[in-house]
Amino acid sequence: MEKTNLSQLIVILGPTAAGKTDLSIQLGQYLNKEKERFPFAGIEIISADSRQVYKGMDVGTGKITKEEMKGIPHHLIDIVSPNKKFSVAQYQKKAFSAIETIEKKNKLALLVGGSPFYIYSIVEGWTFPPLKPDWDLRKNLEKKSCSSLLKILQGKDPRRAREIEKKNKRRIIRAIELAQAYGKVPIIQKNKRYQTLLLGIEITKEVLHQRIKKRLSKRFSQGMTAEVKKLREAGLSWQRLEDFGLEYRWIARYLQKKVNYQTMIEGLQKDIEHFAKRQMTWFKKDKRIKWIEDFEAARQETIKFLKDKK
RNA sequence: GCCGCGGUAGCCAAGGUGGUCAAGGCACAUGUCUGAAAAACAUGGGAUUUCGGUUCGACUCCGAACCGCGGCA
Repeated sequence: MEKTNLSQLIVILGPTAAGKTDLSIQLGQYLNKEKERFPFAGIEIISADSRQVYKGMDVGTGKITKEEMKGIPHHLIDIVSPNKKFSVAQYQKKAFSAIETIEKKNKLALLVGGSPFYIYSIVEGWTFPPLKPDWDLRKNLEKKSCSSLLKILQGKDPRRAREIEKKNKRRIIRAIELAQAYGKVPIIQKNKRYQTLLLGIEITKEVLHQRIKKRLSKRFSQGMTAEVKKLREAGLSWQRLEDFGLEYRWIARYLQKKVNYQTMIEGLQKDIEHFAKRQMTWFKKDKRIKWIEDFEAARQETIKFLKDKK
């Protein structure tokens, strides 16, 4: 067993459309009801979703509604305007402090979401170098070719230049940004803060694709297109919507008449499927994850985890 | 029925004038990830409709069959 002086954190993860929200509420309600059996006063949920942090992005992100929360407090939803840039480091900071607040209430935090980068920033406790993105610098560097950018990086940090993806301009630019400030790209430190139980929702690809399809048509009927129009009217650029990806990307293309309805639907379905695959690429290699098929399995793993602590 | 055009991987598609391993895109599979992550990237497997002929050698030329498209009847 790992050291248990760390406080406990339960994480519910899995690909998009796997049913994380539903499960988290079920588990949360159960733990709330049975809290006498456990050393905490109740449950609060922290969202680990890189898009649900934005206000006004509701239908397209499948954001949980007030009623669906069933009285369980949720954190890190609707915390920033979609006009504003946001990043993992900001997320991490807010999440840490939210968890701290929850602990002070003697409650247990449930981290729920499908953004692996965000999840692992919490679980692993990465310490990001305290250098904010320099968007002017990035914009300038953007004009250069990958190979010339790589040369710049080489001059500062040959090791990083060797290891970085040679055609991934975005990554190379960030590396230069860091190398300019620190001489080299700082090696990231890990500082684990929690003893975690990672619960992954097990689901076959076929079922998942069906669920994505169903959910997609539901979202359209819930006014997802209108939501994107509204964001646009609120001043978001097409580029910004494009960068949000998936629903926001494809609906923006559709509204600009760059693609027809049919193309949008098909492209969107495919992109979501690909997204789910990329999520799973992170999760598959994490052997700590307990893969569970239903609530009952989740419940048992949870009990075992909480009991081990005692 | 006749004439024309076309038939290259699951789909779209390049391949003047015949000669080592037949572009590329999508899909599929696998992966990368350290302040944009629903983002941004990487790697991989798979094809010349069929049958004859010409030729040292045919995806490429000729003929036929089959299939598709257009036109004429």
